[in-house]
Amino acid sequence: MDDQAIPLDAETKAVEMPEDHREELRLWLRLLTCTTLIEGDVRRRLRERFDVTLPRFDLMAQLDKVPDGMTLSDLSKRMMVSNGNLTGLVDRLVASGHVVRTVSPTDRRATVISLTDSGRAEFRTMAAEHEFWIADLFGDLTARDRGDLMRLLGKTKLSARRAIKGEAQ
Amino acid sequence: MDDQAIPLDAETKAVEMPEDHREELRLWLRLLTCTTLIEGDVRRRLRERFDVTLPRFDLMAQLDKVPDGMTLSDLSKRMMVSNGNLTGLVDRLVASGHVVRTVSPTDRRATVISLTDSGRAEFRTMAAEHEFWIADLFGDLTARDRGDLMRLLGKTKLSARRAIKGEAQ
DNA sequence: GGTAATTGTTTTAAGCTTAAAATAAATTCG
DNA sequence: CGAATTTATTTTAAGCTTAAAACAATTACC
Repeated sequence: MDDQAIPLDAETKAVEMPEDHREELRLWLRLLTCTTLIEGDVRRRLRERFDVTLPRFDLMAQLDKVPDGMTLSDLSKRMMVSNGNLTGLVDRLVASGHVVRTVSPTDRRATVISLTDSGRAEFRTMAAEHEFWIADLFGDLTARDRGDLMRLLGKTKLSARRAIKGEAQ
Repeated sequence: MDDQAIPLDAETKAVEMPEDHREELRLWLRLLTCTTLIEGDVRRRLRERFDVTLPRFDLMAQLDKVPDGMTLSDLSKRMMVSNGNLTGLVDRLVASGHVVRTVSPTDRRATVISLTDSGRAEFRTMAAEHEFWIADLFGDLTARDRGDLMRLLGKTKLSARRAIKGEAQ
């Protein structure tokens, strides 16, 4: 009778203390706070210093990685934003002379977006300064902190991707 | 002559390898990726499951923490968004019956925003499920990972705040 | 070769977001 | 007390963002 106390307790615990996930919630909120803080600062500096928005900077950053542009769909995947969103963003960057649209020679549906020479030059000027802002924002972390954080965020990224894929409805 | 090799090398290194901050940049991009992934998933689930947007959920989350509502300015500070943004957000939540506006009894400029009873009940239903989504998204991290990440993000938050304050123009 | 399904992009409608200007009430301080 | 400043909110104009629908070109495959 009483020797069943242990398994019963374990059972009771499982029922009365179904795991609570407040810790994960706090972790998520802190992650979001860090991103919001840094992003807000970068956004403000880009505007004040170069009169450019963060989405435009991000788009140019993707294009600067490749020599000859990429399609809207590629941009969309890499930037993790919708296609429709990019249409307008590219419109504005074409209007300001930073990028150009070219019909893909191999697929007449597809548009290749590329930086103009001046667009690339302007981006690189901004990017060089941007790098210092980021270095300053993370400036109080040691090299070890940065390594650890990088690794843990890598693990978080994989975990999130796994969870998202798993939802297949 | 040759015994000056060491200081000269150190000097040379400092000149030819002015610190590059690509590591911090990668760290920032990874942080942003994690946030974007998780936020996108939460946004989609809130819409599909409860037909609510993330900003509305966030606003209600702030209000649920207090018994009697808070002013628009308080909400603005806590949510790290502009006042003007909240005006419209509150308008829509008033229209849907989730919150109410009351003129502050002590300051006729200020509006106190509070959850209605049904708004609070509805929020708590959503929040309970939301907690599981977050737990799942972070599910592959060990308790130790979560603790480490929490600490490192805490340090990051302080570092960013220090950098932002320091910019006082 | 011709329909069907897929892929690439744009459009649409709605909502979110910001900075800056405007409005209005409270506070400061001469 | 009363003008000047500060604080709380709203309005405005512009841009960002998404999901869903529409459109157009390509690919699959019978």
